[in-house]
Amino acid sequence: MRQSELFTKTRKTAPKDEVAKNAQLLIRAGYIHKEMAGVYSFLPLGLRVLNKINDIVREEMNAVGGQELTMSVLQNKELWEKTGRWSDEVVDNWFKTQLKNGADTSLAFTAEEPITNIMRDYLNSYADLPKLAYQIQWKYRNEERAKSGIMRGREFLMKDMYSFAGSADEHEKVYEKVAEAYVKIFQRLGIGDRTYRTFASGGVFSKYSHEFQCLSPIGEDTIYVHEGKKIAINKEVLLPEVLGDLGVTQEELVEQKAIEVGNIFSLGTRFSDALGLKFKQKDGSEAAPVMGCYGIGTSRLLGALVEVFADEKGIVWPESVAPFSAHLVAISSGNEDVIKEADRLYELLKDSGIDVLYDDRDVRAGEKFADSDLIGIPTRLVVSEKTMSEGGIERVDRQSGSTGFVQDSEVVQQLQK
RNA sequence: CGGGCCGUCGUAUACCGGUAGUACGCGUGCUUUGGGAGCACGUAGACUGGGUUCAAUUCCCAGCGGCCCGACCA
Repeated sequence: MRQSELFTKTRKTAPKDEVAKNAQLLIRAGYIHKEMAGVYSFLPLGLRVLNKINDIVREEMNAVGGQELTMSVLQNKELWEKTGRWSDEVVDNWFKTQLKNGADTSLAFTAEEPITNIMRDYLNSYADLPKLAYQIQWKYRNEERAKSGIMRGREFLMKDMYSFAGSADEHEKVYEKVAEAYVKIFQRLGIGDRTYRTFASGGVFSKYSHEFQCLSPIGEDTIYVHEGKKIAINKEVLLPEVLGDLGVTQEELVEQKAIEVGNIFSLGTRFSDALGLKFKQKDGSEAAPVMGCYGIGTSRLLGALVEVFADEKGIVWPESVAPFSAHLVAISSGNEDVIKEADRLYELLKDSGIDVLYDDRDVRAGEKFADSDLIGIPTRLVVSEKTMSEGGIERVDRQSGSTGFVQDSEVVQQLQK
């Protein structure tokens, strides 16, 4: 797309009401707009990134048999009363409201109740299990205090998947399969090497749950990392018994701050029991499916990627989620030949199926470069009198800053990969 | 939910109990053109409501909004 047509612009100064780096940079670069504390709109650039993150998550969930659906945001109170979670004493961050007829309703912060209820219509037999269903849907939590920019908002996008298995063993297999899918997701997002499967408290039905924690100084969680085993332990369960279970010693662990980018949890039959979800086993007896839930906050992940990769010049996106693959920058100073050449290259890249942002604006070179750094597209292609006289295109890598001269064909080939 | 700080052009900031200034942005013109240009002219502002005062953007109170620390955080 031509940058002159993009309705957003960059700003030089950070908004005074944001302290978090992710929000400052995302607002300065025109990715998001703050509506209220903890509530943000995703602008064209931001939506592109969010969609790419969602696509990666979607692909990996589909690969392990997840089936996508979308559940309503408005909630049926009856379902939540059956599990005891309608109560404000139990769940203190509900957004509750009423229908015109006076009936209570609310905005979903998670979806165990509705998905379990839906499955009552379809899961009848052991032969129907296991099943995995997920959605990528806006969630609402009336946080006492929003903070950390888009990383802890009152409205956020989350992929939430739920599994239904016929036995504890079957559940374990599903659970591990999803855990592996999570590892792949974080690898594809470029944070695999700094994201640890972290043991956390499990609740009634299993000893542990697992969080996926991405190391970052701004993280809200404290974890203890075991480099050798590539695992970590959440501070809240750093106990002798846990160390014993995992076969590690306190001395081997390193304390780190981390951002929780995903979590997986065994639910046992808490929800299937409460909502009456049952299936017939082989011997004709009835049993409740063993459930699991698997969350990834995709809008939080977007913020986490900014936090982890940004440098002093601005955002640095991993290739897998960048809003565009290439940022074509024309330094023309009104020179018609340069404009013609940049236009030609723009068409070539587009025709080759490459997502390109073309800075065709009539502004000075310094402003273009500064904006390009701020926006953070991985590859910058510069066309100017200088590059034309040297017979090529200047290619700049946003992350390393390395530059080189390349020909059209090479660029197309490299970016198509 | 406890504690603290703060609301000034679109953005970022300054000053002040008596005429609200600067930078960026935006508009016009000229010059400039590989790292957020220069000059000139122009555009645009005190969150809301009370109170004190001859006079309030400034002081006081309340509301609304924002940020930070802590608590909380399927």
